[in-house]
Amino acid sequence: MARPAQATHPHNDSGPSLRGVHFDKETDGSAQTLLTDEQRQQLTALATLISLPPRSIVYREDADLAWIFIARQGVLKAFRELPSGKRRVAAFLFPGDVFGLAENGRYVNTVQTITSTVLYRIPNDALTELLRRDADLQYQFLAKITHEIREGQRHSIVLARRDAAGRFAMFLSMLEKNQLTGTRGGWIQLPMSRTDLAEYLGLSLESVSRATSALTRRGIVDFEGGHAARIVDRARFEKLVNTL
Amino acid sequence: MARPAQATHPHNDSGPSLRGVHFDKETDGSAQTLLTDEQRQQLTALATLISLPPRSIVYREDADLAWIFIARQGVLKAFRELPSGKRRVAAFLFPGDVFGLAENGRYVNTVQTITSTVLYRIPNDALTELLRRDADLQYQFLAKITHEIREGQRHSIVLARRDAAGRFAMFLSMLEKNQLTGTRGGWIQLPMSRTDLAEYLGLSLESVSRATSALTRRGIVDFEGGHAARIVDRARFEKLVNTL
DNA sequence: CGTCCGTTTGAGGATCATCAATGTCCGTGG
DNA sequence: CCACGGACATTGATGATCCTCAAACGGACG
Repeated sequence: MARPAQATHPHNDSGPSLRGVHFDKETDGSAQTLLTDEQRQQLTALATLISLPPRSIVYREDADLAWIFIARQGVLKAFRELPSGKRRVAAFLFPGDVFGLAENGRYVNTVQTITSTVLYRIPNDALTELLRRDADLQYQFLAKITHEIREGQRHSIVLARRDAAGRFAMFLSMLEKNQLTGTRGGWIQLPMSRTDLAEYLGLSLESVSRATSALTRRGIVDFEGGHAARIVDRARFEKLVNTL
Repeated sequence: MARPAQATHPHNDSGPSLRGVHFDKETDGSAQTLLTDEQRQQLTALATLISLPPRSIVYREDADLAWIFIARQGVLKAFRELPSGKRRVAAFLFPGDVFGLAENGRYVNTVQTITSTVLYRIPNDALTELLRRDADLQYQFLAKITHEIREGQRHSIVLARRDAAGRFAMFLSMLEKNQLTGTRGGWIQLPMSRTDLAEYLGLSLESVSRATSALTRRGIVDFEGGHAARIVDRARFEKLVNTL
């Protein structure tokens, strides 16, 4: 449903939520260069580099929108606190992701670091002004936003599954495809805790644990230290992912 | 989406998916005017008006991206076909919504009309070019896209619930807030079938039916003809929605 | 070596999916 | 005008899956 309930100002309902813009050449190893040097320069001129230890809150739900952030190093999570006190993780954020989604001038999610993190902090109004002047730059953000929508839709498909092992396998599959955490020798890094995983997958902590056990027992996936996974039986893994 | 099929360009991974831009003054009764007359004129100059009967396919998943659409009248659904043959409805589309989300130059969802529909069809490449020239116009699209992300996140929260009645109640709540279908005397219109609802809520058709029965039996919601709902006990309704 | 936090494992209860049958609405044709 | 047929919706019974509560386990760190 895309009907905003905005009252007076046309676009006061949200600052753009931005994610995935690679504006720093060092951000990843790929050769893609989405922005011109001038655009990159304009962005970095606005940005402040911030370093944060694990478990730091970047901003809280309902806080006034002030900055847009771009992850440079580390992994973060964006989540919402539900009335019952439970949490739902909307997304994990990786280097290159842009975040700071707001509604009516307030952030909609709380964002917290999982690992040590380095990120760019850009004042929202300055960024908005820049985007209004530079349509090409804005188009990069627009493209990244659409990517985020696709990720959200995949998340929805995961959540609609009933079996815990299948959800977990789909999550692993997404991580692997994005290669966001880096796959060292076939090992997929899982920086987040079982609790984070449970809150992202819409499962209880115990169910996630049982799912890993089941995947291991069935010889489909290997886990190491709880923070790394390797797909052992590719055929059955793919079958599980696609068996919905 | 809006990624023209330009091969050489850096951001070929996706064109933006656009939805929710109100570029037609007649689209709804609200006084909001997001675009200037000139922008409106530029858009309408590119658009073709299309009328479709119920159950028409607007475009299919994996088809080559060619047009972006904006709903003017009627209700549609965007869904994906899963390997098992099951369907997952990603979103319902209402007047003012923009759709045509693509990835790698192919639509990611199938879009089908539910009611009789009138929509604008805009060639993707022409729209992209226009957006690249007009940063203000593009910003409206960007804002609408962020709105779509928030909707997707709400959808995820709904899907993470375990109880069918709660999911259904949250859906009703969203419909009511958006007032998309028009609430005539407190009645919320439900143009979609129970099957559509089930595929959106991640439930079986039977569970949706049982959920409506339960809500009626408990005196919380009234249903009429299966395509209209009215909240009888507001307090308990809100409690149900917020009890997660 | 003991504590703390996160994880794993177990048993019982709750909820939904599935399979199957019945019921309802509505358009069609006799 | 009424009877039939098909699509859609409801209701019932059974089995599968997960959540909750509870307890045991493990590694990190002082």
